[in-house]
Amino acid sequence: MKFSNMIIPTTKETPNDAVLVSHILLLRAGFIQSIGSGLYNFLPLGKITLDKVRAVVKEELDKAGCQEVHLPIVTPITLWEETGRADKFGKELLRFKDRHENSFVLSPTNEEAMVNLVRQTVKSYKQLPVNVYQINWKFRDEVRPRFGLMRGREFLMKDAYSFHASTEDMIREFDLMEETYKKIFSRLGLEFRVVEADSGAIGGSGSKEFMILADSGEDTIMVCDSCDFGANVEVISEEATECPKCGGNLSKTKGIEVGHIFQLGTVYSEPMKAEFLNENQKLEPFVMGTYGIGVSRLLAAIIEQNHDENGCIWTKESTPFHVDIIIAKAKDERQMEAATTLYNELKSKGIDVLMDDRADKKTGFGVKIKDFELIGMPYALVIGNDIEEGKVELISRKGLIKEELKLEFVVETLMERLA
RNA sequence: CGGAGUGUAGCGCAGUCUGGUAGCGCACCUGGUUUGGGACCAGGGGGUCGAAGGUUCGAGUCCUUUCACUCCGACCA
Repeated sequence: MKFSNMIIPTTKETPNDAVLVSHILLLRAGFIQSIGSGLYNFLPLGKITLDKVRAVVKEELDKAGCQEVHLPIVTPITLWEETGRADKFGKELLRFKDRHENSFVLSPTNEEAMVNLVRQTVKSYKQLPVNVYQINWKFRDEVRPRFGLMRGREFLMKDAYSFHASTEDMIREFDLMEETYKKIFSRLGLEFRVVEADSGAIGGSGSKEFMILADSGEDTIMVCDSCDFGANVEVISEEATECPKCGGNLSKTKGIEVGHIFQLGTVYSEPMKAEFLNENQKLEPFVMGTYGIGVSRLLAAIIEQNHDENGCIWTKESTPFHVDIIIAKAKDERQMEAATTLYNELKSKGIDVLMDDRADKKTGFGVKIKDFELIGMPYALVIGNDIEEGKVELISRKGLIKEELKLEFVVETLMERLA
């Protein structure tokens, strides 16, 4: 895409009410816009990035055999009454009435709705197991929304629900989801820990959280120095110093919760009478698991872990564009022509390119470089005076390393780096 | 929900104490000069000063009420 056609409102100044670095940078680089407490517009860059992250989540889930569906955000409160959560959930659950005075909620999570979907369609053990998910907007009327996308009221979440004929099979799926989540967060280029967690209001017998390691994290976790054990302080004493798994040293650190998986058992299927017929022709409640990933929160988490004093540093699979072609002097026809040729060539190879073709007199070279650094795409190609000698400059965003490249090697060099 | 703070142009702010026809920087528009690290000069557009009520000859400024937003805490699948 061309920079000149996009709405990318970058700013030099730090917005007055943002504290967290990811919040500040996402606002300053023109990814998001605040529209109310805990509510954000996703501008073109933010929307592209969100879709990229979403695509990684979807790909890995589909590979693991999950099926995507889509549920309405508005659900009748009668569903929530079936499990008693209409009362349990409290004020976080936003309730309202339609014109016929019927009560509805804006879904903060969808256990009831998904159990309802499956109980109407799956009747036999022969149809099991199934794992059904959606990537959809959720609403929680948080007491205190804060930190930008980290704790908004409306947020994009992937929620998956698995249904099984036995606990053993549910645990098998739980382990598969743990592996799938590890693949997702690794692909997104994140440093994370899987920790033992409290099941909280979702209920069930066991759960694990996926924590992005970052000082700004809202959760405190204990991690082992010598094995992969980790636990949220909610489930292990903060004073504990010895790893219960290997006896190694435990140390305290901060994490951002981006995923949580639960072994639910029958806590929802029983009250909702979601049952299947087993081999002995007897009705049994489904044994369930549930698995969440905070997709919009991931954007904030990626930036918390990947930024410098100049701006964002997106990882390869999350960046809105792989390359920013900076035309130093956009009024120079030779530069514009060379840039356009490169742009088309790179695009034809499947590389996502932004071309900074802004030619107005206020947008000089400096502005373009600063915007590149602020937005944080992995690479910039500078097309400048050296184009006369067939040379361009390649800048890597991480470390801001500059290299001179001959024009004819640009495409293959980028193909290699982005592979 | 407790504590603290802020609402003045798209963004960041001054002006409020001490009432007298609303200002600065960035952004935006026009013209010119610049052109490899957020340019310069000149001109210009944009505001029911969060809202309602009150005091006053006169309110951004004083009084009352209210709404919104932010920060700390409690809460959080």
